[in-house]
Amino acid sequence: MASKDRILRGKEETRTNILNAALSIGKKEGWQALSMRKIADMIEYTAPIIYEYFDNKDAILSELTCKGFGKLAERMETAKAKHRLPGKQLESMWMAYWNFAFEEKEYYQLMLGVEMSCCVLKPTSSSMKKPSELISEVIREIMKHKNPTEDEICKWYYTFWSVVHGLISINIVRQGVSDDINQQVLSNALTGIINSISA
Amino acid sequence: MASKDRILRGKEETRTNILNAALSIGKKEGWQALSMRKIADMIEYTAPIIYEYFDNKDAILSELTCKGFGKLAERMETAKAKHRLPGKQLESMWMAYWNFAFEEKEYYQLMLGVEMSCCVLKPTSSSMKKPSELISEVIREIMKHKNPTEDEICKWYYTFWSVVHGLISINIVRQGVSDDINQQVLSNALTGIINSISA
DNA sequence: TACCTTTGTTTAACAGTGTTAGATTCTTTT
DNA sequence: AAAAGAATCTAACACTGTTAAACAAAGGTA
Repeated sequence: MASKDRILRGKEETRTNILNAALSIGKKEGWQALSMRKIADMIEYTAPIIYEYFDNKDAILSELTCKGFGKLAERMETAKAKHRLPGKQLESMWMAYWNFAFEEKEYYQLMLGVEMSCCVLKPTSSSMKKPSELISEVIREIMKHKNPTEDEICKWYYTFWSVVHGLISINIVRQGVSDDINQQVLSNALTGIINSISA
Repeated sequence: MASKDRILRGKEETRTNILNAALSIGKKEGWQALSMRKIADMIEYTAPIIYEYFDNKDAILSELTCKGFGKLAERMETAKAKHRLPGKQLESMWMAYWNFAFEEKEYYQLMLGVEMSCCVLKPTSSSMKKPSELISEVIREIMKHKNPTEDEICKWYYTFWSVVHGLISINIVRQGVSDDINQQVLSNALTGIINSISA
């Protein structure tokens, strides 16, 4: 019967309406401000009907997370298709990853568990600067024979920090990376960067 | 008057009691489960007195964040003091950073905004694996002349991912890194890793 | 048409959250 | 002992996720 189809289509539509509403609230007010009642308001229903379509709030976020990974994969695929040399392909794919993270920041935060609510308040707190100063000092020392600019030191500091923090947060969010690989990636990266600096 | 001192000391003590209670709840149940009433229960008071010591919940978390950076800086300083060569110092300091992140995971999550609530549910979702497979494929291609093991490919994949995700999440949490430095760190790291793979 | 069942939707509630105002109890000072 | 001050609690507000029960509308059946 066609009416059954129409109803089915209608149900599927409000399902995606829920997802779209959740995403738009996340984009506009941040994920911490997302609530079932806000979603319901936006799709002009009351909160409990959402539970006809999703088990709970986390299920909505999980589905958006999956959609996010899909979008990311798409971007990386088209980025790869633009080049033939594998080296260029890799560069292009990671650039696509980078661009995705900022153009679809809310998706990315969901996918990789990146908050930004609380500690953003004190960006220049002294205790917060201490570790960066400690490291920068040693980088300056190790590079003193080639008179580096402050930007260069900063660049190397962020290179270190990125790889270490990245590996850590990947491990925290997606636990199950083998310790062996962790240790190899970490020490390889560290000695690689240190060599690049000293050379 | 000594009684005034005793009272002052008492106030300072419940202040740190609040911080300790918050930390212990965060450690035991995760930060998403932290509530003012739970803190109050733990220090055997009712919730509103906490507001005599802290403006709001975020202020407690901010203070713990600062304490975390202090502890991290301490560890990095003692790690540095164990070596004389700057290269060894850097390695040791970043290892201290690494160890801190896991031994004081809750502090680290607060400091760098690393969640882990929702997307941890589906670690092996197919849409989640797509990007990693896409990249690994190209790494395999680029390394095919030296018959790499699957572990080696995995290692390089995580090296890429760590640096890119690390830089991204640092930018999201601590906005204000100059675009120039971002671009330099990113492309430097990418070409550096690609060269290491191809060599 | 009348009834019954199924489906969609809402209301009301529970237990919890951060936070504030007002009342209350205790301690110190006069 | 009375008044003033500080410390603490009760009660409330406006939210949160979630569930059970009530209600209304539609469908099928007799």
